[in-house]
Amino acid sequence: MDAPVVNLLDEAAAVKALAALAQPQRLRAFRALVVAGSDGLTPGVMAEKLGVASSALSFHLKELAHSGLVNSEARGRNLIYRASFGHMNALLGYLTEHCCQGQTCEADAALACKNC
Amino acid sequence: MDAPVVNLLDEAAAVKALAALAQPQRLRAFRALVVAGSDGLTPGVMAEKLGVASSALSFHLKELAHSGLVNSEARGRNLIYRASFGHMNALLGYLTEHCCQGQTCEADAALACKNC
DNA sequence: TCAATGTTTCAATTATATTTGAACTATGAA
DNA sequence: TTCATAGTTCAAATATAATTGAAACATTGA
Repeated sequence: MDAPVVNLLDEAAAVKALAALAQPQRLRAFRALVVAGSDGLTPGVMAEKLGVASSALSFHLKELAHSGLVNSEARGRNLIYRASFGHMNALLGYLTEHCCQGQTCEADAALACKNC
Repeated sequence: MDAPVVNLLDEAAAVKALAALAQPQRLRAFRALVVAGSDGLTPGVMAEKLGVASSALSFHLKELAHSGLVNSEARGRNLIYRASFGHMNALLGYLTEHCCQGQTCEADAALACKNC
């Protein structure tokens, strides 16, 4: 394995990530990137897929990137956006931390996407 | 097992749940309830723990309840709030659904809290 | 170099959330 | 029945977020 799958989050980072996802267009964009996996997607493809104005999409992708949930790479005149699976898993972990006083949940730290 | 651990969410429900969590006081309140597990907590205890005005806490708890992430039960003159683990797990599942085109992630549907 | 393409930025408008303090309701104890 | 307590509701003030369309920027291919 190259990089740690989970990076710990603080409260502000968690709120930022949750706020980034708490918006229909961003949630759709993020889920599309989750499905796309390491291939990622370009804004143009996403704008068409999701039926959003490119300026609005750009705004939303910036928001997602700023929250750490996605990152982008330049490739010729395209950008490729990808979901940041480590960050996503850290968020899921943050929500379930110390679940049930540690008494009933051995599954506590299990994460949703181990292999990305 | 009594009840299904995961109930499927639609986009609107996911956005509502994420928005409910995307606020520092609500996120703290929810995490406190996650830790408390099936014992739950009363608004009075939470208000003290979290240092929030009771009217503000009431507003935030209503928001969380309305999103489905917590529920409450009357007990004498107290209310007991509890995290709704099934709903939480459904949300985690919604975020990771069809991860990486199903190719690299066998862990796809794994959830963070199986026993609550 | 020029024009076309893909993407981002900006400023204005509109829409939503959050906080506060005071008033209200209902329960349980004296 | 009266009182104190636990919690909620309401309305006003403040703060923050989303959408739009036009303009700007950078990269590629002719």
